[in-house]
Amino acid sequence: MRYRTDSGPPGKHSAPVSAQVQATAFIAPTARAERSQGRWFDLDPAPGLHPLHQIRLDALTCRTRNLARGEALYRCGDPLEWLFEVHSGMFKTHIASADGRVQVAGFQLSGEWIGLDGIDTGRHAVEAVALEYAQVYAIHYAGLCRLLQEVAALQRQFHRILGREIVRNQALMMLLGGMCAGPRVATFLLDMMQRLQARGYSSTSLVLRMTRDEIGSYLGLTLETVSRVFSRLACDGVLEVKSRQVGLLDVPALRRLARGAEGV
Amino acid sequence: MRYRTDSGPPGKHSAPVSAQVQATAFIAPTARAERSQGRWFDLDPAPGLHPLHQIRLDALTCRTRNLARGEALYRCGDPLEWLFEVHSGMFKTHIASADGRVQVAGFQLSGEWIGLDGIDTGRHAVEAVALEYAQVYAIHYAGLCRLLQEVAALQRQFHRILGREIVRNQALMMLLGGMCAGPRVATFLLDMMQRLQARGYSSTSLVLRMTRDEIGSYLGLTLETVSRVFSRLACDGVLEVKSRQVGLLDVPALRRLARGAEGV
DNA sequence: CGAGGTGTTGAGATTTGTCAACCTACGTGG
DNA sequence: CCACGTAGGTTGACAAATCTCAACACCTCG
Repeated sequence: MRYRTDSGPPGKHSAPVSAQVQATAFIAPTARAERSQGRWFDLDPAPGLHPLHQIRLDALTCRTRNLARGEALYRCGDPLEWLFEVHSGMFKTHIASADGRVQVAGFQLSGEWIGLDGIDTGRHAVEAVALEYAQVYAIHYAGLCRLLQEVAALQRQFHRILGREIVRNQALMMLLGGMCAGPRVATFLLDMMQRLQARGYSSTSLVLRMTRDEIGSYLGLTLETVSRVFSRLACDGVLEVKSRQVGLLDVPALRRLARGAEGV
Repeated sequence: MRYRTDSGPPGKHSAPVSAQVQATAFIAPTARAERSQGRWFDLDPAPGLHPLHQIRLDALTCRTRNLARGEALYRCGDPLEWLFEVHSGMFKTHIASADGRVQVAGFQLSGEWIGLDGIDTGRHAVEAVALEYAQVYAIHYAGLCRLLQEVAALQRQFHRILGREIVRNQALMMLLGGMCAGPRVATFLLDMMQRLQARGYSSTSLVLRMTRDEIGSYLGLTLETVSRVFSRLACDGVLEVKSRQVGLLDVPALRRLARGAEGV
């Protein structure tokens, strides 16, 4: 496992553990010292990658894009040409339904991939927007496919990225289909905490980059309900909420709430 | 596009159309006359597959499994060794949460793949159960990976299968997060109808292989609510419900209900 | 013919959504 | 430097939807 030396707090990328809440993308971004923005697949758990292929992957990363807050990486219907790996910043993906309603489909942190929604039809099914200043690596999809063709280990890794997305969405479906407001918010917070923690941030406090409305949309709740759950948990001494700054005072209680599905 | 000559009603596999509701797996099962259970990837939309590779894929399909109603194809935690393609019958996949609650994650029809949930961790995240007598092709995952390595067109196809699963789940999240009971059930029925229709069944009537409880679990509703929506739609002349036999009397109205998200 | 699984329907309880008011923080421009 | 406007957040009261609990009908299968 390699260590990040770029932006953000120092910390190592660790493989996710929880079955319910997945965290870091298996393939994590790394910065090769400071000399370049060279990248490669982190293949510790599936060794055998020849340095040559690292170079090849670097070559695929033709572009590094910087996005301002609110800027879209791509929109629904755009043809799939690039896959993106978040280098810094946080993203949201959202879908617009037929009747104009918009719903958040997910939030992406550094190391996670964006654009997989376009693989099926060749056109993106969702829109990806930066929630703050962000940087991504753009990986040419066709080129990636050619490279996967050559390197079995890479192919397997890419399958796992796709497979993870599938399992992740299933876990979210479970959340949306079977739990009430309290557990949903609790699960969301624990998920965020774990993903941020895996990136070297504090394990007891986090800064939400999205609005209550976006959280609610993601969780299938209204912004008012999200706000109320936050307030309730703050009253109970489980959270410390200051707008988007959230402190987790009682993680075990949060876990109980998330798992038990009881209570609000 | 090839035609089915095996069990079930005759009809051709057509590519799905709706953005909201995906149907047939892009790679469809086909029976090579009656002489053998040989199979191959149906690559009409992405031609270039050499007959040799068809043979290779046949060789991968080492086993054909028959399952009785209620029998499990695999369980949570089982190591991923095979991917399955449904040949006949219907399956459900479900997850058990920490507190013992069980939730249906999806229903699979002929031509669709089962087992993709195990690609990420190497162990299955859900359990797959036959809802009726069913037959599946078992495809050895490691062998498939080797084959994908050789044939670029196959690799692309496999990516699309995975990508479709991702988009599919996102559409379901949208359903669960933003719509009330009526639209959920309507969308479910339209989805089922389209998928069955693509397999050559009637476009106006369908036989549900699952209980109200399972439908409710899938849609994030209770079985009573599902039953009530069925009854209401029957009263309104939109459906004709006889237990699991459902006739779609007014598809446009069903579509309005599913899209508009208004009403019950 | 009885038992158990499944489906329907009703009444009441509970949760969440809706609407509205108000507050806070932040950025802009005078 | 301050006023102001806007976006975001909180809280309350009420309405609407779903869930829960319960009773009963239906059907299949032994």
